[in-house]
Amino acid sequence: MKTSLVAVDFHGQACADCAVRGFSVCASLDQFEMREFEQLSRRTHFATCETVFAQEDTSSCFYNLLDGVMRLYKLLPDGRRQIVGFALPGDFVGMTTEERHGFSADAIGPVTVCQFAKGPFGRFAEDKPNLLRRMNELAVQELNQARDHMVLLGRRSAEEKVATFLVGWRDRLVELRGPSNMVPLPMSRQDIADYLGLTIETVSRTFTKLEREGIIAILPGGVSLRDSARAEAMAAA
Amino acid sequence: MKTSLVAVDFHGQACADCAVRGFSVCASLDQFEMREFEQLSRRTHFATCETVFAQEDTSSCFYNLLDGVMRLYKLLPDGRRQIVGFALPGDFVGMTTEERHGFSADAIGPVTVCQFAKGPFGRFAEDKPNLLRRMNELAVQELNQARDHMVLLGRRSAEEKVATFLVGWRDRLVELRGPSNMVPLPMSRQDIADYLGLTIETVSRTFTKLEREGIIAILPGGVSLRDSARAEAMAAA
DNA sequence: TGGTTCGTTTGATTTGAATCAATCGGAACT
DNA sequence: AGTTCCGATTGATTCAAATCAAACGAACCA
Repeated sequence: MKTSLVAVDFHGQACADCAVRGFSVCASLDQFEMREFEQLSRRTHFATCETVFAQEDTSSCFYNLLDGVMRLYKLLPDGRRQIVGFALPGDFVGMTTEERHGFSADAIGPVTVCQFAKGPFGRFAEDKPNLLRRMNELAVQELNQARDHMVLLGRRSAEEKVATFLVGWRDRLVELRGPSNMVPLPMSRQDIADYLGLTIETVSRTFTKLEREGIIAILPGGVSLRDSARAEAMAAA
Repeated sequence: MKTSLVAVDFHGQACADCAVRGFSVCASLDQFEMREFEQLSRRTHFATCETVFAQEDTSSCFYNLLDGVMRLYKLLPDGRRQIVGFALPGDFVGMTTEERHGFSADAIGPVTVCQFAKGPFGRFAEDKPNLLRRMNELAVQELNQARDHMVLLGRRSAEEKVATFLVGWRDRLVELRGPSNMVPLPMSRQDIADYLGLTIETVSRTFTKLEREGIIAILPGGVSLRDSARAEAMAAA
């Protein structure tokens, strides 16, 4: 195991058989550009709960998530936390023109990222319309998600929030791993609460309520969507 | 007045002396590109409360706001509304790769926009790294604002929400029109409520409370920030 | 001048979620 | 097996904001 990690950490070994090659930013690159791009990238691993970057860090790198799950969050000075998103493999995280990252990112469980120094990445992307358009597409997608999340935070009840989260999370996993109503939840209840603008107690109560109503079954490490039609109705309504 | 409006509506008349030329998307274009770009644009006016585009409309155009204020919002099927942002002159609205706009936009007061058909705009932008980079920059900026707004919606009290809104709105106006503690509020209390995830009554009460505390003065058509330090402290905390 | 309208403010009451406070239960130690 | 730990659940109570309900006041019009 150790030796294989060392191997993939070496520049220029990774892209050809990268799990994320087909649908991440790099999908927009042809094989020659890819070759050059490889030289800029560096695979890195993070352990459970390790911080990849923090809110006030100088934004020196961008990250392409290859494996694992990350939580992205903002903190208020008094410690209140809002999770602005969970990142899954293929997500391009930390893109900004600002001097500092505006949010923190840390690993939920072990994480592998493909890391790019901001400067070289910028110079590489500068005159590559394909890549720039792809980055635009990703930014706009994220913006749409962000707006959906605003509706959720501002206008939905606790029950709707939880149902929407479960359905949305399942859909993302389905896209990544194929259909299943088993919904693994690697994040803690506190994470879910901070994502939904609720407290941990309310999240827990709402899970229990949804289970009593036969909509989900609570399992170790996740839930199973028993009545996904009803969950989807709650998420839509 | 009528005649001058007709004049600026004509293709190719507008860009050179456009109020927004210096800081909008088009700031990234050189004078030759500008010439071509002009041909794609069309100035349009919207009356108070007119809808520029709606959530489920096919997204056939992008809009560069030249004058006036727009509210951008999403509706839930049952009519609950979340305003995801207010657009001011210079804002580039409706950019998406999706088939449909994910939100609605309408005019708060009379509005002038510079409109681009999606197809021609896309073809024009396709191979213009300068423009693509500028669009990226704007998208990332919006994304940062969106994330800030998530924190506000998910984790802040009514009082903090209102203070944050007033300070943020003032800052945007200052950038546009120069320093002043007079904060015109062209949007209704209902709009503010739907922006902050509150009810109209709570917004009204909170305004009154801030006035009692000497932080603002409520004036017809807006407020005056009497103690902007205190307001800023509430917004930051 | 008086009436209507509509957005806003103010007051009384309710309620959904937060807070405070145990308790539970599995994992990791002795 | 017993102990500690820590995240999750459950219960009791509080509270901030929503809801329900008037009243206000400026603009418009008859």
